[in-house]
Amino acid sequence: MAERHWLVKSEPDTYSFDALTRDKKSMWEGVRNFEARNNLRKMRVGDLLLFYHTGDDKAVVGIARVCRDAYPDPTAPGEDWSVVDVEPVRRLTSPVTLASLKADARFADLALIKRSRLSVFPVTPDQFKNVLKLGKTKL
DNA sequence: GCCAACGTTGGC
DNA sequence: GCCAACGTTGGC
Repeated sequence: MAERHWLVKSEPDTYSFDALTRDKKSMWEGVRNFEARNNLRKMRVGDLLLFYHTGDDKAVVGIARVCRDAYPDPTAPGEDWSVVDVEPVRRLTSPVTLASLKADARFADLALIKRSRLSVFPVTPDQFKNVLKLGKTKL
């Protein structure tokens, strides 16, 4: 069963969607949670990511794409962590806030809401599509 | 800045 | 293998 859509979180002061847009490509480093890591390992090149900003924004702000399958995290030598490489696809025309997702029953089972501390998790194709719609954005 | 939620660690 | 203590995340 191939997961095709994911949500990843980032603190914009640490690494924002703007930074990814500027860099054209980035290693998704620093995941130090087993479940999040295991999700990274299930990603495949071409999978699409909702890019969520924690902190002040608390909103999905852009779409990114996996451009390299998981490999060992070079920032944690000797430890069993993974990274993938990601590239920007596009910014959402209008950011989709956590508040608006919480207010929408279609997202009731989204890990963003139910498991607020998990930083990498799958979203269903419908949820992905609906976030794009709320963000007034087409791929 | 606080603190609830919860993942992880370590003592037993 | 349980569970208390601890540390971290992230919303408020």
